Amino acid sequence: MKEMKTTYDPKDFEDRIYADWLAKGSFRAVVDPEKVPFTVMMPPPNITGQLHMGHAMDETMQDIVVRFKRMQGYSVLWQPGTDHASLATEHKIVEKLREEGTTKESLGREAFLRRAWAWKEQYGGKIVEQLKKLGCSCDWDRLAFTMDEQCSRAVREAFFRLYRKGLIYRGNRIINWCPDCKTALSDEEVAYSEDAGHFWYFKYPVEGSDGSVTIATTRPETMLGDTAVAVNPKDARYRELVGKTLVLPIVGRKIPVVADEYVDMAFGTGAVKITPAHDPNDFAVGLRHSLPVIRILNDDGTVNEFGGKYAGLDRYEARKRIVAEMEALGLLVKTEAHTHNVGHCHRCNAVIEPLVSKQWFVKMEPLAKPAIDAVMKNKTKFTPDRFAKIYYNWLENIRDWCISRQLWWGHRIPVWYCADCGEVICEREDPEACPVCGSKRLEQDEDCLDTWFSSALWPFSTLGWPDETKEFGYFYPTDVLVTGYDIIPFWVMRMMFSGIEHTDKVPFRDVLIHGLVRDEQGRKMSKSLGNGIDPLEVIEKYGADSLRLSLITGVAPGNDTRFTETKAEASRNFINKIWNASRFVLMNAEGVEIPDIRDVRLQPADRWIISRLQAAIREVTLSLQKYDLGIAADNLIDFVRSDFCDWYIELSKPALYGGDAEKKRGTLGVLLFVLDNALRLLHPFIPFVTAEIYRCLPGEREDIISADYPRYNTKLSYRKEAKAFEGLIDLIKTVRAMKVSVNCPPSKKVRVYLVTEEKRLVCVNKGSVLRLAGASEVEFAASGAEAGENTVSRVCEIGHVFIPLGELVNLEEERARLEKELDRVMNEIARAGSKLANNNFVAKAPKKLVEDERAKLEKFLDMKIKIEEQLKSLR
RNA sequence: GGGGGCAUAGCUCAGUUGGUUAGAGCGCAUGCUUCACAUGCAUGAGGUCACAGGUUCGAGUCCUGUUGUCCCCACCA
Repeated sequence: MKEMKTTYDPKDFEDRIYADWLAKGSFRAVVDPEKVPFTVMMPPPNITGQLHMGHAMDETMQDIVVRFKRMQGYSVLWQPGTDHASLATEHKIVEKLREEGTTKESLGREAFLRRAWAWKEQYGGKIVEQLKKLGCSCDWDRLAFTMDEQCSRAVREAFFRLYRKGLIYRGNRIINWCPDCKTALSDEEVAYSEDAGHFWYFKYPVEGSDGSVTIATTRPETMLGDTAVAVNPKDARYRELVGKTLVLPIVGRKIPVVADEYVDMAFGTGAVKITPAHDPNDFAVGLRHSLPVIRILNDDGTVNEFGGKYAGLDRYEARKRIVAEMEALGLLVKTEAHTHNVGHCHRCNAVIEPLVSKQWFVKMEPLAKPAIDAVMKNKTKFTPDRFAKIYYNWLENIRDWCISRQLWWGHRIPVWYCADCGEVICEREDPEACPVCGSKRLEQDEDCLDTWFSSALWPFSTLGWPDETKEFGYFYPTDVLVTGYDIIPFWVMRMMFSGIEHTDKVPFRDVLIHGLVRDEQGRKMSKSLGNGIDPLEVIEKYGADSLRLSLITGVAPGNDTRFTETKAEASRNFINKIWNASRFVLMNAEGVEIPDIRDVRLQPADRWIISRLQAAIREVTLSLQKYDLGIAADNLIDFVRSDFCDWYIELSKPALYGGDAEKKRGTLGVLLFVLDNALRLLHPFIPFVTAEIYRCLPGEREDIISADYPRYNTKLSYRKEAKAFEGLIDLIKTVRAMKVSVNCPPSKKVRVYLVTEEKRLVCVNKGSVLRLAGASEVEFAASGAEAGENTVSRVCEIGHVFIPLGELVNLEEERARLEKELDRVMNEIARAGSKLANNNFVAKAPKKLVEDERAKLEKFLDMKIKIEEQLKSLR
């Protein structure tokens, strides 16, 4: 038998055990036709990322499910990997180049990519090491990367197929442009916030008259690109104006006044400047009225040549000067403070400019519909199911997905243009000549794909798709995807439609959604606030097991949760308890030949704890199957702490310290049986400490990671006896409470008189009662009179307890307590009585419930009499 | 404008298809250096389950409304 150290210190073994698992290949996924597969795809963290609390929770949840299933005998694949995070990574490297005083342009594409790869090699693996600290049991041999050869091939194939089907197209449309990152973004990558701004009212003169029309704008600089002013056709104020021509101030361009339903008469002045190149609504108006589209901004957010004298100025500098000039021209009517929603780049937070640009798009409507249907038809299920609604909401209102990014780090768009005839070429293989004119002067599209284009293929690209590999055939579709609700639009949705489109199957059967991990005050953990708690620091201080447990207990699926160090501490304390309980069992088991519980004459306490164990097994297993991880953990903690440690271990002491060797062996058999089961039940939640203890248990046993998850066994559920035994526990609790209520010190043993019909139960467990209740003797009595004149008494489940009072008694307190107790009992009698008096209840409620209620009523009536007697005797 | 979450003990939160006397952790009070554990043990105080209706024999749980609060989406220039 291996020795356990006296104190629980996770540092002693967490790293060692993980290394051991790696060495033994315990996480390796195997295509085994004999077994049922179970597959989980890890959401690939960004190579730029550091492990944060959100990851820690996400990965912990996955690891729990995965370990549970592995122990249940499934052939488990937990596929790990990392994401190239095109924008984030490129941003980081550009930043570094800037520090070095250079730019990506001066470096050139090739050199830049070499640097990016080098960066990835150096830092991209960091988060992987952090995941290992957490205990993640994924198959690291299969570690994938969204830009590795396999995933890139899948991207190429997916793009090709979509292009061929006409679902990918290139077009000039309004997109979200980040002037800092200098790239287009998808709608999902723009975060809106209420920003304080201004409303400027400008006069635009009517050509050939003294009249003018006043418009309001929040972005004055865009006037440089105005090509019309629009009013509502129903607006009587402007009826005369429609069709007239205005002279755009500063620029001098002649622009028409058009009538369009889009204009809200009640807002602003009812006249709207139209800038088709820089506003999605204006763009639509422009299309309807065939207006010119004049883009006035460069990619970096400066004004371009269409801005005349403002060319070259930053957009905000231009704004300032234009307002000043309008004022000088006497065309500024007024300025109002105005807060409005402004879009920001979710990566760098720069204000987004909507602008017209030629980009690649995925046509969403034909893809969204089957993705909606799949969830409607329950092919994929959300847990909790309310997130299905959010998913529908997104897909039903989805617009085409802008997938091109003006970046270098990523999957280059697999499209070539013929320099001679202009043919656009998209093939599976890189083309060598133009299929139309035969020219060899082909230029590949400069842009990259949105990172999420490759993430969308993750569930099958990692398994070898488009090849029919044996992994793909065996592990796909995957079983459950675990991720946060904030990722639904970016990823879940896109994996769904991509999976259905490319593989004809939903990529996963379940989606387990969790919330955000917030700080102590409920704020989002963020870099800018500096309120993030580093999971690695928590691991350092309390161990990975404690961190894991603290992240899932008391958390309901899909809800946000707060992380506080107190939680980690509470978890550590609980784990410490398991540690010490195990030590207790092992110390006593030393040198003893431990029998199988099937060969043991089980005592009532044994049957009770074994039954409680069965109940725990059943509840935990059911909860885990429903992904109620928090409930499962709570049940388990409750069982281990309360039933096993507080009660059974204490109950076992008389036998262990008594002289009956056979009894001692039997008790040790049960102790070890329950401990063994408890460790296996706990292993998915706190893998390290359970593994460390498990290997110290006597006997030949395999590593806990591959041990069987305990199964509920009806034969080991002695329900009646277990229930009866609860009566004994109640007796002990009652005596303890009585002693406290009369200020009797715990060390002072009291003589207990008991009126009961459960004499046998009490006799068999007399040692335990004496020890746990702090009694010197338990006497059976026919009535309280045998206890003498001056007694305190209480009703418990199995009878009536009397304790003779010494001088210690506090009569007043006892009387007050009894009166309060009587009050409660009277309430219960009234409640149960009225329930039973209700014919409807008796007729309609389940029989068992009615019977229970009757029994209760009887019990309370009995208690009432006894309490009244007691009160009388106290007078 | 649309959608969603939350409101339960002093604090943070659980509460599985409606059904025992509504739970946990932390905190608090009192008492314990009992030979696994003071990272502990025992006992206890503390809740009109936001409010108002409704469905039901029965509602913390289901329905409707109200209030407060948080989030997501859309957006009037």
